[in-house]
Amino acid sequence: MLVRKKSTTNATRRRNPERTRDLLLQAAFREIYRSGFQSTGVDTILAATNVTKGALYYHFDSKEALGHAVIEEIIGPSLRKRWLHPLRNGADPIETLISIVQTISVRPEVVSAGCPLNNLAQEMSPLDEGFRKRLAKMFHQWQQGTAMALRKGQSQGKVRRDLDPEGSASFLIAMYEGYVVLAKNAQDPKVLNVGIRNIVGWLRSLQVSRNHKRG
Amino acid sequence: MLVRKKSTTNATRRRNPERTRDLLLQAAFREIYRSGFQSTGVDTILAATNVTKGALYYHFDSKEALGHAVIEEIIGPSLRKRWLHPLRNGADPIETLISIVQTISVRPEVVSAGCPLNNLAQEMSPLDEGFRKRLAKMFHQWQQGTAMALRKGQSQGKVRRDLDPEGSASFLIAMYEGYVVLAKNAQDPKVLNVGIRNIVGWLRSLQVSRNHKRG
Amino acid sequence: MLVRKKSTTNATRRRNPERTRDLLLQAAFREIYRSGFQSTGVDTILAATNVTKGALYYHFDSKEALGHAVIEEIIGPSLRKRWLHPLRNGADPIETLISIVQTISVRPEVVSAGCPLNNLAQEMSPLDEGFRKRLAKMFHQWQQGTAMALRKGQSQGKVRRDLDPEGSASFLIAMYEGYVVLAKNAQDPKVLNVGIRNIVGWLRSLQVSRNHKRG
Amino acid sequence: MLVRKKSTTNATRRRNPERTRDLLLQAAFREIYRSGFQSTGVDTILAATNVTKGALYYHFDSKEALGHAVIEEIIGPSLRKRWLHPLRNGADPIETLISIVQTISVRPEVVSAGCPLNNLAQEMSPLDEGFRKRLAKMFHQWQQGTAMALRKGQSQGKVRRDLDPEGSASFLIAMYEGYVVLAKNAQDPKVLNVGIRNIVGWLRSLQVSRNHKRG
DNA sequence: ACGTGCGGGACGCCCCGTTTGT
DNA sequence: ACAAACGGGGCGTCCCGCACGT
Repeated sequence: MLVRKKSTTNATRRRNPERTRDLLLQAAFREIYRSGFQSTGVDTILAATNVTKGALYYHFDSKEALGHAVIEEIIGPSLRKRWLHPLRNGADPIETLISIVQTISVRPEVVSAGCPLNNLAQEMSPLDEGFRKRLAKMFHQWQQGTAMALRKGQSQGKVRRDLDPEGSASFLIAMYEGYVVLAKNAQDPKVLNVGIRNIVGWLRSLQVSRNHKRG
Repeated sequence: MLVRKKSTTNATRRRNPERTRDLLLQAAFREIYRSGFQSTGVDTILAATNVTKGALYYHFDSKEALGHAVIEEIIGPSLRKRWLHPLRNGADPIETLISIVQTISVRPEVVSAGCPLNNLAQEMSPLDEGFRKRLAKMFHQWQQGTAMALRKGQSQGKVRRDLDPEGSASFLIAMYEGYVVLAKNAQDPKVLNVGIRNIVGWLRSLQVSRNHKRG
Repeated sequence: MLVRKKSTTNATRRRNPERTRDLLLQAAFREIYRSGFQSTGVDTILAATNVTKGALYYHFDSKEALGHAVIEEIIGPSLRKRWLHPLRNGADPIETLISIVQTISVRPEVVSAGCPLNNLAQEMSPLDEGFRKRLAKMFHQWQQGTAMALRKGQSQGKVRRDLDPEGSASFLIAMYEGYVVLAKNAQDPKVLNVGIRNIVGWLRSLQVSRNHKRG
Repeated sequence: MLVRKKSTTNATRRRNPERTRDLLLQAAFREIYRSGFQSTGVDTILAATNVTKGALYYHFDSKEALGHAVIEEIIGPSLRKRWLHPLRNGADPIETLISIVQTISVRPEVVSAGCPLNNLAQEMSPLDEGFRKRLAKMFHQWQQGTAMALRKGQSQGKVRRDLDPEGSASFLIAMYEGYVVLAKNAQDPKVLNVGIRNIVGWLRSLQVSRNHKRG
């Protein structure tokens, strides 16, 4: 009569809804990241998780809903972790951005896969309003988080006062995504490296420093 | 009375292989541009053209081959027409680029649809090497055409000598594609307008002029 | 009240995987027997069973796999039932064989349809190794079962000692299949009747008896 | 006005209807023999002949008609050449039959391909009455030709009088086809060799000779 | 509540034997 | 004699319910 949750007592496995759900999200993200949303079959995800179809459709209403959840529960947190948290906590926004950009992986597989956010946006935005809105929200947070940091940097005297924080944030994101696409299509890490260097150069030009020229 | 122009009695229709082929390419481009390659069914293309399946598969070996042909025969020429020819023939590369960028359509449908080259690259590059290679070739031509024009501009004293033509060309393309994606996902022409303005500003900074500052 | 046999409320229908699978096998066999494997469409089988495509492809990976299963699960058992079991259990192999051969149906439809094993072998052996191997196994079992019975008959003194059991088994099968093909093409039961009579005559000549002549 | 048949004067090639027709028949036979009628596409035949589709459909009303023509113009003559002519002209029918049977090819490819007549009969008889009738006619000629020779042999005192010529002819054909099928499915020339030996043995038993026993 | 097995069909791409205009 | 066009059908895939055990 007592004994609640006997499932989690000894055996990991056997009825663990959260784990199942998470497993699915992880696998879904991985496959979608690799091949795109449309060409990822639910069976592929299932095969990668040892979860059955019924279980998937218990946790998610549809493949589409799974995709939405991937955006919100995988891509969103990842964005926050890699960009927004550092920016919120960092002392100098420009240095933080530089450090973020410089730690972008240039491993061939990553270069070929591109940026999850960008990939999904390109593929699904025109096809599904649910995707588009969620992705737009992500981009918005990204841009706003960056802009806010820049603004803070301005008030701290670390960032040039003559720049438009929001415009610069957008510019940064555009540049970044642009280079990622180029590198993805070229399947060439060098392209991305050049891009990163350019971005970093541009970022330095935003700093208030002894001499801020640009070339 | 004389010179019946190539067997057409009075109107279009009736046995015109080139026309059929072109019809298919146009329609395929339109649908792919709208919905992506994968979500475009051959039947959709057929319905849009009043062409039969047999005719399609007479002209193209497969849906994939049709896609490849779209790249080579629609997207390629379009790129050449909008970018490469003006650049080759224009007097001042920077002015030409500015004029090209400024004539980019910001009509909502176009903004929402994005850039055909970019769309296909994002969707198909990881899935199909045939697509990837063809698209990479396009990007390469685009970049080389731009770089060459810049180089010519340098030798004519119209472009700053301290810039790297190829790097700048890549940068331009990355910036452009980046903004297009942002605008596409936001479904907001304003985003693209801002981007265009930024790009134009940057382009001006490349010119050899009285005072070339940047902000 | 007790022992509700496995969830069926009152009648057939409603979730019965084995039944579905068997239905498909039966129908597939029937259609293949009638028209050959290639000209049997899966939709025909589906229509004959009120089973949907999803169900079929749940139970079988492909049309080909269905064909293989038909050989193993329908033709195989049928061969064992009609030939191998009687031969294994019968007292006198020759008498058993005679009885088997004499109970071959000479109904016009059966004559026109031919021998399932032979039909498939002729049609599919050169086209699909999977078919060929499975069919070869059937022929082998048939021949070995017959040979073994003849050998047993020899040791019991019921079959002439001067015959080669395996050669005779092959001969019997060849003769049988040969006549079946002739009758099938002629669409004439008489042809088969003559064949049966010849086979029976030959079989009697194998017996150890008072006077064993042949005509 | 004079100069008929200018086509065959100097250039072999270029407009030669009979040659085209024959080319098609040969290729059709070859492909059908290899893969069966249904799985042979017209394009395969075309590719093997450098003939266009239009030409094929000029010479034959349909694929079916082509198949019929193959029976009548390739398989028929071949049968006559290999069996009927020798039997009609030979001095001793049994010896002739033995010689025919012993010159059957046991090359692996031939064994695997089987007997053209039998193949087509098995595949097409239940599907197409036009095929069936033509093939039945072939079998009939074969059987009648053999029977007639046996009868002649009887009147010449070279063949046992107590046998039924027509029944024996059928038996020979059945045996032959039976072994061919067995060998085809087994893909084993040995099977056919054994069969040939058995057939020859049986044929010898039909001769009027010193001692005519059978085993 | 959580998970499973079986089944449901609509669609997807493509091939195939044919005909038609030239 | 041929290139071009015709469509119907072929097989297989895909995302998803539904009835049931635990």
